[in-house]
Amino acid sequence: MNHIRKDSVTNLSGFETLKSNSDFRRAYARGKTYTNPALVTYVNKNRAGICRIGITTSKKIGNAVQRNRARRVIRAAFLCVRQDIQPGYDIVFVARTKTVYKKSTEILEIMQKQLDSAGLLR
RNA sequence: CGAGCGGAAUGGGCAGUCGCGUGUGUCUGCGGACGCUUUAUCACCGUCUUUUUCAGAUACAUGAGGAAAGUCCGGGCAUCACAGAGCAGGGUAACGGCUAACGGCCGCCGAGGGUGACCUCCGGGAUAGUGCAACAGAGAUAUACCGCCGGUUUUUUCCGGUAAGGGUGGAAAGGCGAGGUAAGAGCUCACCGUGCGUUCUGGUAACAGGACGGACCUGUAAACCCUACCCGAUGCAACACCGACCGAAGUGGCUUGCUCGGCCUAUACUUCAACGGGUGGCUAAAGGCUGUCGGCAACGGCAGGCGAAGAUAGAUGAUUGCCUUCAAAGACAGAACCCGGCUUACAGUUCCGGUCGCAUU
RNA sequence: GCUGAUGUGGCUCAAUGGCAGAGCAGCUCAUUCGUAAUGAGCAGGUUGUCAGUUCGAUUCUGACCAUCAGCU
Repeated sequence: MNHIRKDSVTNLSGFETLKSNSDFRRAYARGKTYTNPALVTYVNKNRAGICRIGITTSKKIGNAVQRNRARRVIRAAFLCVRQDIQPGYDIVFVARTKTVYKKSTEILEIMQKQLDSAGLLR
């Protein structure tokens, strides 16, 4: 049962998603931080051997529509870089107020710069 | 043409590329059956199979709102044995209708506003009772400060009558005139005003109009309260089933806040710890559209055809071009069991029907 | 998603429908060689916002806004 479920998640986006609060808190506490007015990235090494991502959109950003838009823009930007990422890391993206008004191509440039300085890009 | 009133609709469209949820079909794998093999089983290999479970690929279909929001009312649905009685508590408030129901809607009455179209109103009872009315004022539901009149003393004063006049206040015993009196007073009378009772006419009714009688009473019930009607509690995190845990502590427990009544009994209930398990509940609905009939209308009857979101860290996105536009498609905003309302937010556009003013015919 | 509670000076809180108050903090003066403590005085409020009931609302009623808590 367990391995089947992992396969389904792997297939749809190529990565597993972070779900529990403890995973996020570990990333905030131990991970390296890369900041930008439109995006904050936390990178933390894990032992699973696969890449896991999480997206945080807090209530500060706005109402439900604006939070959904920020999440979708970040997800669309991540789908463009996912083939180039080395496995074995937990990545947490935190949306900020300006994320809502950016296009996904702009977020993509920021994300590539941050992940490159983290040494995750091949 | 200008100003203003009421109602309704819309809430960008098309195409390319990359992606997501759900459903259905096809294929592949897994699985299952049989054969081969083997002492026997597994594995390998071959054939068949889709009824069921799972995964992948692919094709097709479909995929947020008018408020999805606030969670303010009402109902369905579910559990509590039945949904029972009384008390407490809560809600509603002219009248008639609509509705599954409502605090909603329609009509109508009354009051208020506007030249008008039209708009606004938690609109029962203060003559059942209790409470409150600061400050000011003589006095706040009962009275006598100034004043006026009579008596007494006489320089003062004291006693009685009075509510016309003064001033205070949101509110001071209905207004005004005549008679009357020592001075006055609904004390008496005419007219007017207010609400009450009886009765007549119109209306289903609230109510409106008329006649007669007797009265003049402060405000506040979004103060307690009274009257009439309504409400059992908890909410899909309800609840049912399967799995895991199957540990510790305490106690009879449940039904309603209380009482009665009732039910279940240690495989029960509560708390802590833990699994942050899975499946169902889950979407065709008191649904909307068109026509027609009934009704002033809300709404109801009949006929036709329409009618696939169902996620669970939570799917509708990203990006490019063109069209539309004065303008870069730019407002408010994301279903979470489902409906009927209410309230609040909202860029721009369109349509319909009244009103007033000015000008022309 | 559901349920409930609270908004008063810079902070913590009080209030019978009738002048908005207390403590701490702030400022000025006194005291001291100076500071603290102490004493005297001063200032600071759209009572979350908007409507309504009332002669009058922090208080009563409704709508909205913000914050906090609980339920798997």
